[in-house]
Amino acid sequence: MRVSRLLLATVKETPADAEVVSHQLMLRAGMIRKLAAGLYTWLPLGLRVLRKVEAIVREEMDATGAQEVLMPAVQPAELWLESGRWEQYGPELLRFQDRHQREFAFGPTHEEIITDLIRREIKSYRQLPANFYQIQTKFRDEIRPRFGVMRAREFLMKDAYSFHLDTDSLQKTFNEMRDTYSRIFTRLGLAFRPVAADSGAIGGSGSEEFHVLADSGEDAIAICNKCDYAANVEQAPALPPVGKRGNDLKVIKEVATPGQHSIEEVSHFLKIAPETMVKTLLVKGVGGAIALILRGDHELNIIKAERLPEVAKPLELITPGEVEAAAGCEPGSIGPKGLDLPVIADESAARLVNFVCGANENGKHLINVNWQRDVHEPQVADLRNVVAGDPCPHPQPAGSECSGNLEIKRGIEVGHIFQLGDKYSEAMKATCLDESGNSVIMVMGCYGIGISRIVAASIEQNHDDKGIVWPDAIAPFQVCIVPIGLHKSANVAREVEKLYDTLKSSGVDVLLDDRNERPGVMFSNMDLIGIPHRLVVGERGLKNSVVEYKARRASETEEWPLDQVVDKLRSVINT
RNA sequence: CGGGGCAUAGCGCAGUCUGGUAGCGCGCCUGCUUUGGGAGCAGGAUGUCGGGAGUUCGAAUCUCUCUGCCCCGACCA
Repeated sequence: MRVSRLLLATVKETPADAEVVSHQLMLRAGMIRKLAAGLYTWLPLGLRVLRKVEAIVREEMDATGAQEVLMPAVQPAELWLESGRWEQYGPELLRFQDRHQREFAFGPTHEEIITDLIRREIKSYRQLPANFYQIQTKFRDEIRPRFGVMRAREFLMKDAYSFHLDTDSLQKTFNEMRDTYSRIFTRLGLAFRPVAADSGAIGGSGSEEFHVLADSGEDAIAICNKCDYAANVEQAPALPPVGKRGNDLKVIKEVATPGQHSIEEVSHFLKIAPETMVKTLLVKGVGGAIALILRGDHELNIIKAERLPEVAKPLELITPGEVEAAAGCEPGSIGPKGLDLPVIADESAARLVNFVCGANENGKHLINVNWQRDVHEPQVADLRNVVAGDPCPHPQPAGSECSGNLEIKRGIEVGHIFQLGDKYSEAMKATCLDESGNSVIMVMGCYGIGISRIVAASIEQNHDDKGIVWPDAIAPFQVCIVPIGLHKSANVAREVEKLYDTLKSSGVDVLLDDRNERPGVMFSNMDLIGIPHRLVVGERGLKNSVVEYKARRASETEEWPLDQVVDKLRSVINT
């Protein structure tokens, strides 16, 4: 490709409304343009990258024996009513009517469609297991699209769905997909981590996310500093601090805390660390309000709380009026002492001695409160999100204890694999006959990769102050030729054209900057769009029959004999 | 959904408070010079001032309204 024939829409200034570096660079490099909130046009340069990511994913999926299909983006409501998700899915599902007032949705995912297909087409266990995938545009009407294509409403996704006679077979395919995903992300040149996860709205049991580690990531991940444990922060079990509860009990005191409500306010007002305070949250229980108690510096984990049989689902705080009736004070002054409600405490809160809590009287808190002496020993449960420094929950094979601590890092979710079980096949009656001729409900797995998000995630990991630094595997062009004096020197023009043709016919993805621009413009443009290998051809080098080579990542240039360029490039390009 | 902000040339912005003939930078076009890290000089083109309604002799500017976009928040205990 010649730059003169390419829409090279680079921008000098950093766009004002792009917050993360990948979004800024994708706009500056002319890869994407915004059409509306969460909707982006892919320009030629960006699309080349997207297609390369897609090709790698397709190759690896094909290699595992998965079959590619293409399902409609527009889906009839009937199937979603059948699975129960028409009501469940909420406003993220974009719904509309056709001219006959029939309800449709733009697919955010395709479980219903594939299940409908397979229940019609697969009749026998002999056809199982089977894995189908597609690479297709999805739409999710996100509350707040942001960060460019990282969290767009319309995006490109690879989604795969596997069907099995039993869970053993599902487990086998699930493991294969985990390996396939690791191969894909490795080939894409990403630093990634498989992470134990919650299955969320898609449903099912076992689920693992693949995260690209980056400070701009929207998800918090707990990672052990010793073993390979990694889990979504919401999913990781929170272990109490090691050691026994102290027994040096001090005299309980009441202190005035006028107008101080939040932990932060009270902590600041009393000059007491939040770690020695407890917060008491009154939530709706199955038989009236119940109190959940957390250490002041910890956060309630809604998913964990909803797992408790005593808690009403979905988790809801009771209103300030109900708090007044139950505790006799405003929400900011509740405490467990004298509270006539069932109390469930997080393990860390249950281990505190001489703690601070609300006095159940407006503007008053209690100091040196102790379990057992002042308050009944509470029921104990894991209620909180893990924080940095928590002990690793070491889900290791028995006998191999992990003594590590958790770190909290940010990640971008680029892949997610689920064991769906029979959630959809049961609801939609997807059955087949087993060896004995019995009709059995098929077991399903599903496996997603955010193709367009990967492009942004890769930039988050591969950039410098000059622009993008593409890994060879997904660069829009592998090599660029920057001529010096192309429009002045017949000699340069001749050699450049020869080199360009040779590289093209050798199958190298090459971009020739044939514009009549100053060298500085060409250098900075090529750096910005991240071409990993650069050849500079000018009179100076041609005198000695050499061209200059520079890797985008390198700080130094090399001189290559003109007649060895193709071979040397082959040895340097890594795909 | 709650709060805050923005909308003026292709892009980034000033002008709005205090109403009086539409500005700057970048980009774009032409010419000359320049040519190893986003050039210099000279000349030039480009605006329903987001839409609608109103006040006024006169509205980018004041009032009402609609639309679009951006940011923050959504565990106060």
